[in-house]
Amino acid sequence: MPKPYYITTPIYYPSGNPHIGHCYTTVACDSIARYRRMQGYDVIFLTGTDEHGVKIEQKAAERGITPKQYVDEIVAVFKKLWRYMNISYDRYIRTTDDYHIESVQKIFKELYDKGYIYKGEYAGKYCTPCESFWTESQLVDGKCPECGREVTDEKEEAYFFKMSQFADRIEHLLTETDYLQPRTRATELVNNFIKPGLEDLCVSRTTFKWGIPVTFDQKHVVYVWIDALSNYITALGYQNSAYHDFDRYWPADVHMVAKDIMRFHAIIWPAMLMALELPLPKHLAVHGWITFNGQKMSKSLGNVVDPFILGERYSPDAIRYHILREMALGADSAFSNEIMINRINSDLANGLGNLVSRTVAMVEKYFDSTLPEERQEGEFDADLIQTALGISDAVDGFIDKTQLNNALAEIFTLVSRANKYIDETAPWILARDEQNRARLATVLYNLLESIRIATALLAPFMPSTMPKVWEQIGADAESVSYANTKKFGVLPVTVTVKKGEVLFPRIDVNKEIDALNAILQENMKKAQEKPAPEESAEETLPQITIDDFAKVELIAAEVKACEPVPKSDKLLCLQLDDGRGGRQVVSGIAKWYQPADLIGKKIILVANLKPVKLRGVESNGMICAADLPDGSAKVIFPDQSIPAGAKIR
RNA sequence: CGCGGUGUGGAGCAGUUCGGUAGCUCGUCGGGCUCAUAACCCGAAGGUCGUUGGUUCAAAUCCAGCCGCCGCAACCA
Repeated sequence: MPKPYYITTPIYYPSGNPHIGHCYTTVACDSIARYRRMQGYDVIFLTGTDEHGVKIEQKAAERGITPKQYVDEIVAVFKKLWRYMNISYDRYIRTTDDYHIESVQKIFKELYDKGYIYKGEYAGKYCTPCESFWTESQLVDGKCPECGREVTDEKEEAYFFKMSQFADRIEHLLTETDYLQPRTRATELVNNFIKPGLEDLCVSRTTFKWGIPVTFDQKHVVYVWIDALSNYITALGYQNSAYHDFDRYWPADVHMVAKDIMRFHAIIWPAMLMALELPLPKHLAVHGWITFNGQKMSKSLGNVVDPFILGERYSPDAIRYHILREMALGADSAFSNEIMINRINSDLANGLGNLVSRTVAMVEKYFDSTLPEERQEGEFDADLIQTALGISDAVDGFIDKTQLNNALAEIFTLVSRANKYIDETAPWILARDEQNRARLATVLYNLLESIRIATALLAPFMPSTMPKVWEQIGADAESVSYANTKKFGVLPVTVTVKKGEVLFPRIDVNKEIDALNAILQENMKKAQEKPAPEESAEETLPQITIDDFAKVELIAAEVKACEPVPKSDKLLCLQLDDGRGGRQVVSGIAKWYQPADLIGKKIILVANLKPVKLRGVESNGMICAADLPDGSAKVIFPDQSIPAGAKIR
């Protein structure tokens, strides 16, 4: 009976089309899943989409379609990309699937019945503008920790999940076990979240409808945590009858996630499982982001790399190879067109592709495509064979540690060794003398064997190209099995080769970079011109009347003094002349403005905002600034001749 | 003094646990070869290992301080 193996990607939020970041996680999981299958494991590889929530609800409303119609469209794009990238998922879960909904409702009820979920109606600390409930200990000076405004006592209610009692076990999980890969982030999590005290978690909402209803309290909808995280078990049939794989495949071997959702998988998900009294997953593999030319990729910047475009230009396998080879677990990975093209050229075209090409060409040229039976061993053979036989175990080790980049590097040491072997043995010289026939056949056979082993191990990473190699070197399916990667001399003695197409065409660096830059410019221009209709529409607010507007008091004011707020890196404290005695305002623009940039300048002030305290400093109003797509802000400076105190409307 | 990470030849990284000749990939330069996708192989140049001080026969590695960068948390009225 093969051993079970269960690996998952996160379920992605389909509020927009997939990009290369989604691609990395999924390709990495796919490669591991394929590798495990090759090793003989009985694998379930799960991916999917997290389709509920207010953002989806809004986007659908803007388009005048139902949320379900909206997500159906995007999910189709995800699936199309996965097909294109050769993703071999066994199951695709959508949180809108009936069986998932059923399970989530049961899980919610179970946690409630067990007393882990309770209705948060006690002191009723609810902040209406933030749509958030807070526990007593979360409040700052008795006010909303998020916005500093008064919290109200009743009105809204929500369900909470008691996480605090699992704090010790979670800390142990993070610091004493190898659950978290890499472990370097454990301290950070413990210091930031566990030591200060694990807060109870709000797990229901009444402010939107697009979600899974709480069965015993219909005005509530299950909030993202229980809805989304539980997919990993509902997809196996936990609390539903759509599947019956839970007992066999749980706990999962690997959950792979990007660092931005590490916290949920490192703390909340284990806590939920503990409450449900279920075993914990074996590993949480956390990878970084793919940055583009030094910036984080962002749709509004228009610098998102479209996997379809790249795949079309260089083949999906080349893209797979590049992102897998470049990304080290835990660290961010810089992506640039130049790095990608150089990588593809040096490793795939010059290294592997050329090795296959020259080897096959020689067999064809010197032996009319079929090797003779005679053999003669010689110098250098032992070293090559030893290298070839050592690769498989080394790769296994790296796969176990989820270090795919190192696994690939390992395999390519064999490619290099084989290229060197050609120079050492100089087959073209052997070919000049009929007496060296046996020796020449041995050399070429050893090369074909090295290629066989390397490509068999590479197949999980580049599943569509490696079979093309096998066709060229005359390898059948059995000869490239996992077991045979640990043996030398598997191909038939009189193997026949067949020259094929160029596996990885060499890329003209300058030409391609120009072409890609042109595409990029185009995208960025588009992103700026019509600030992504979808993106910006999302921010659009309903129309208001002039009376509504009249409630806002805008006046001109002059900055008299300005200094950073201590212990904050975003806040500036401004002393303003508002034409009525002056006031103090705190503004979150320190990242983009020095105090000297503002002193003496006129600004526009929202004068009748309720005072709040920010990092302990009182703020009486807000200065107007524009939010830019890249996340920065620009203060609005009116005509400097406007006197302080002048009303603006 | 909120927490964590990081700083090594032009670029990207390993080495730091358990001190002892500074290593890999790409790039550059020189040479070789011609089977091959102008690919391959060999060699060379290039580093005060962020900085200051300490421990030691000996420090990239251990200790202390300082500086820079990144991230988390807080925070953007």
